[in-house]
Amino acid sequence: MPRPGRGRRTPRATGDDRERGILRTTERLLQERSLGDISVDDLARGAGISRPTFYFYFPSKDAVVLTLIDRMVEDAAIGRDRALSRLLEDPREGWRDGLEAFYAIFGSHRSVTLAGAELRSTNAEARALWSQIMEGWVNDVADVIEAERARGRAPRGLPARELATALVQMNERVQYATFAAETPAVAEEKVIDVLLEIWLRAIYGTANPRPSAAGETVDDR
Amino acid sequence: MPRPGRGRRTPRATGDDRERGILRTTERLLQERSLGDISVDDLARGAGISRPTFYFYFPSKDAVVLTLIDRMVEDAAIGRDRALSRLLEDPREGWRDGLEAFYAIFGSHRSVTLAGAELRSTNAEARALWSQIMEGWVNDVADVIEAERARGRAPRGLPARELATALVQMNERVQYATFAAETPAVAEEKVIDVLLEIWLRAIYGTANPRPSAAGETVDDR
DNA sequence: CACTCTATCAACATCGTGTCGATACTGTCA
DNA sequence: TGACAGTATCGACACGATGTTGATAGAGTG
Repeated sequence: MPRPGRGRRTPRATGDDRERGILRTTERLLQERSLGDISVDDLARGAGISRPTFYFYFPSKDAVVLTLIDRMVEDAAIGRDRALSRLLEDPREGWRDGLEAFYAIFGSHRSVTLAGAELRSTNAEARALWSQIMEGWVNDVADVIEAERARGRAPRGLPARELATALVQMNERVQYATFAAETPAVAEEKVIDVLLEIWLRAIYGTANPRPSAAGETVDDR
Repeated sequence: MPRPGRGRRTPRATGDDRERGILRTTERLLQERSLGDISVDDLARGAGISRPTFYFYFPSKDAVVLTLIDRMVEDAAIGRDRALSRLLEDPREGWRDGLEAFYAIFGSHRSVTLAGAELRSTNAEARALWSQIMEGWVNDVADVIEAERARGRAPRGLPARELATALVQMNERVQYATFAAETPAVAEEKVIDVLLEIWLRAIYGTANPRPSAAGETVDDR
């Protein structure tokens, strides 16, 4: 008994192609216009089927986007472990790797990212999914901050979890603005540098945390 | 010839009451449910008129919310000057005042704030309005950062404007999460403390910038 | 009292969503 | 092979929301 997930009503069939066709069409159309300006009919026609047939594959337009987000998030979580190990030798470069991974996730399919943000304001399931993703990141970051404090590299200060929450949310918002080319927004080429600087100062109290346990005198500028 | 603004088609009339009634009803309903779950009919009935009559006063549901946001933003900009003057004697308390003013704007009519965020994803005019508001804040903050650097109290570092952009966007996002009671989110009572700490570290390199030009030895914790 | 605004609404046209029922098409296995 | 069970497909419908039109009632003014 297949759980009533986001995909087709009952699994298995040649219509896998159709399902993929709908997903492809959706991502393509999202590069041209916003989710609200795309109708189910657009998606159906784009995939070469009629509107009622669309509903055979997905229960709604929103469900298609949710599926797209699921896939995107699965593709992620790869750069993370690399970043974590690197952090031990060099905090600055380790965090940079982490932020770049974060950036890559959002940036690789930015039309989907933007549609997801749009969905969050109208769709409870989208909110729940996003919430879960953020929760995971915040936990990871908070753990690392506490480890750095235990190791004596980062000073005590704000509760790690709250600091992590604010920093992760900052990244979300700042990167969103950059992707959507809002004004004001930080330029695409600089966004990682700007965020990294703020993270390091917030976590270590300096933009240049010492790489290993002993350390050369590090200073600001 | 009245420009085709957000309000009634032609100004002046006893129907000012009606206009206010619609605005009141909108804000009230927004406290119960999201903008997307409110129809023009709901607003009309709430104000004791029929749906077509609603269109005599506002061109759309969105226009009502835009008007609400306009009013909210006008009410703001008051705490700002007080914060700016205080900054001279005591940076920490000055910035705290500023953040609290920011917080008060969003918080005083939080249902309108949340509706505004929802609107931004579907309505170009809402995006433009918000963009303008953010631009103003970012400029103010960037100016203060540069003044603090010129005064020698804050170290050089990231370009002031980019730093300001990231910090203001962080505040927007973190406070939004708190108001909407997302998970994860920073608790309501702590949100100012958390944000302030990050701002100070990002701008001054320390959570305790010295109050006047000379200074007692300040340290981290 | 005629004329002009303001204000009001019933009825309409339109568009998007989601559902229902009928109908092909595609295997299988008796 | 021919009946049976999915699978895939779509025309036609029922809704619900938006925004417009045209007719009309009232209020103020010369």
